[in-house]
Amino acid sequence: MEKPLATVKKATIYDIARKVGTSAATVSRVLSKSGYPVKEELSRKIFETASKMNYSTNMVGRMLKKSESKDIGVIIPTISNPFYPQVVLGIELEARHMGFNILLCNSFRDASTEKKYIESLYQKQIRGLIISSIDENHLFLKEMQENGVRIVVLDQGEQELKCGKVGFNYIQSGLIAVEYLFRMGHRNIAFITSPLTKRSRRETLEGYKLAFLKKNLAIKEENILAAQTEEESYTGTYEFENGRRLTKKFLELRERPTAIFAVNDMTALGIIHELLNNGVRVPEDVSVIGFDNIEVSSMINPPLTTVNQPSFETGRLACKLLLDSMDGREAGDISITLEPTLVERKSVCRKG
Amino acid sequence: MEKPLATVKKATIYDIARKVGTSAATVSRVLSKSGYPVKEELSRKIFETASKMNYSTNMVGRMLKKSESKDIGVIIPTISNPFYPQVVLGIELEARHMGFNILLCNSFRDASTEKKYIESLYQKQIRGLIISSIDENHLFLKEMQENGVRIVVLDQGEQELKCGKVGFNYIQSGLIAVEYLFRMGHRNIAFITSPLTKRSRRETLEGYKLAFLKKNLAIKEENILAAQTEEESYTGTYEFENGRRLTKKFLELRERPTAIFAVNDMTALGIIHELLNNGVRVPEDVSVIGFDNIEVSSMINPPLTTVNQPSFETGRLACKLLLDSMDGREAGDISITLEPTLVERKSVCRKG
DNA sequence: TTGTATGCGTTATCAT
DNA sequence: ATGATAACGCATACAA
Repeated sequence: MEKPLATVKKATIYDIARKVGTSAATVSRVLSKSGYPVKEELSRKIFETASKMNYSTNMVGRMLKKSESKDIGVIIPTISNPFYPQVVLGIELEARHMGFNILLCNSFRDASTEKKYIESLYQKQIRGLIISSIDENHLFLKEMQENGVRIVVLDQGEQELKCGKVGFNYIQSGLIAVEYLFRMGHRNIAFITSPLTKRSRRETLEGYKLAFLKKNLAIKEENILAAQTEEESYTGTYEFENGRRLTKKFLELRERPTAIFAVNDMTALGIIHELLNNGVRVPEDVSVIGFDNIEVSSMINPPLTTVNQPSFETGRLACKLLLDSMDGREAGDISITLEPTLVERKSVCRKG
Repeated sequence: MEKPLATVKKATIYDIARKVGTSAATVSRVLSKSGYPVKEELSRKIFETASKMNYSTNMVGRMLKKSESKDIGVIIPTISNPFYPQVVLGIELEARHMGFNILLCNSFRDASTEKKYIESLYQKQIRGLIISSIDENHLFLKEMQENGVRIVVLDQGEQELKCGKVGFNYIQSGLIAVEYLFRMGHRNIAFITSPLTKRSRRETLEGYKLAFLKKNLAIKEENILAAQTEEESYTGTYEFENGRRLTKKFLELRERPTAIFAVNDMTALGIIHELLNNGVRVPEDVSVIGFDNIEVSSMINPPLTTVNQPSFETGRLACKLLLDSMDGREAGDISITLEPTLVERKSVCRKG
């Protein structure tokens, strides 16, 4: 009961060879399905004995010998933000389809953790890396690249590394969100956001402003409510709370806007929550539009009108790009930008 | 532009040894921080050259030699169900703390996918496995175990494998949920659930029934609304939709219950959604209590009263159990059952 | 068609 | 304190 496992030694191809009365080379050729010609009868016997001996390939041995792995690393900020699991699923689907496995890591938007994971993955001889990074780790990534590791960056904007890139058109997202509100008759529109420390947020704001510019409408600076405190924002809870907090400010605005554009869905949830708490009806009194289109957005009341950011597709494309660049079927430095689409639900209504 | 990477050969300890004018053995001793005595001066020079040559340990080589890895496999149904990322985070926290990395896999509740992943992880020489399985894979898992792989199963109930176990007290969960509704004055209480194909769901129902029994109240079978169709339930969307669907049935009940106990939070969201859609107020007309306490439950209106299932803690404990059993600091077959707690929010009110 | 021998990068044993 | 060498498990070039 104390030492329940006697750690039986695992069978190797040598053990099988001995048992069958052949050489390890032949066993390897059969078991690795190399296609190398081996007598039907012998082959059968090898398979049989392998199974009888509970043989299981030692991938470490194989990897060392072939010095090529079937692993690709994936580094995301956090699995807790409901956006990323979808991305990961897209990656995994594509990867598994091509016989690759993924090694998933959460960087928690922490530069040192991120670096540690990059290094660790590199040491594990990954063949490719898909990363949604915060740190501009050119140096190290570049070195990996020179050693044959393909890299695709997610959502990275100003990245000088020459590698695959999959990103979003945030400006366009801001634009179509606000233009939709315009079409619904709104003119006085607030923008509520987490700190403008990320390019994505800044660009979304740009899109917001661009919409006003295109319509020759003045932008009221007091309508732009951005958090100042740079708190950790990986749990969704922060975004939600931030939405609530800024909504309190929103409610104090002298000329209360008739609509709010939230920097992401989680923030929008917080906004709606606080609005409702204060007896402000959504969308009758104030319309709210979000950004991301996470799953729960369709589950709340009212179902959230939002801008879709195709998370699953992002993962799929990123992985496809990576794998294609491995066979040389594609250059390794292609940029893909995904375009947003509007998802009309019930949280926005015509003004008045 | 076509072939951007000339795949520079990576430096090995031999390369460094040559450069420094020493042996590979010494380089290994220094770089692996073995603690083996090496002249300060030489050691310094080795570190220096290693860094200059961009040396990076080849873990595959090391693993093969030492035949022990620092990896533990984790298999969950799906990363898309918001419950699991929290579990994984708990595991990762604990693992990283001990210098272990996790290899995450989504089985999608598919027995064959699950098996493939188990096998693949085994081949990668993982040191331990944490698995929330559907299939009773005793056979294979047992074999792994005999070869030294420690195993902890999550939420598995009737599992005859002798290994670590972390589970929940579902009966108790059902019990405290219903008893809370009793305390709030409710007597006519519905139970809405996904198909009763999982032990967890059946036991939750048991708890529901037990509560009535203890109070000598009759159970009305028509108040137990269970889905029949066994659909895939890994996206959360299914649970939500199922909640909506069964709520339609609920609304047709002759003597409409004053409260609903949902088998999980996602289902509760669907229930509330549908109730509200039909002009039924929550909690004024019908109270709703959920189970899981996923993050979004606090974000909806009304914030969901629910039974907390400590997801993060589950992961942490499972991993701790696993690691402890590796050093022999613990037996490998300990069972831990986590107890539920009530989370009072706003979706339940006093009857009448 | 099969077998022998070598090496992948590392660590550990044994000399020195 | 350091070095030569074998071994981990596998795949492959070469020989037979």
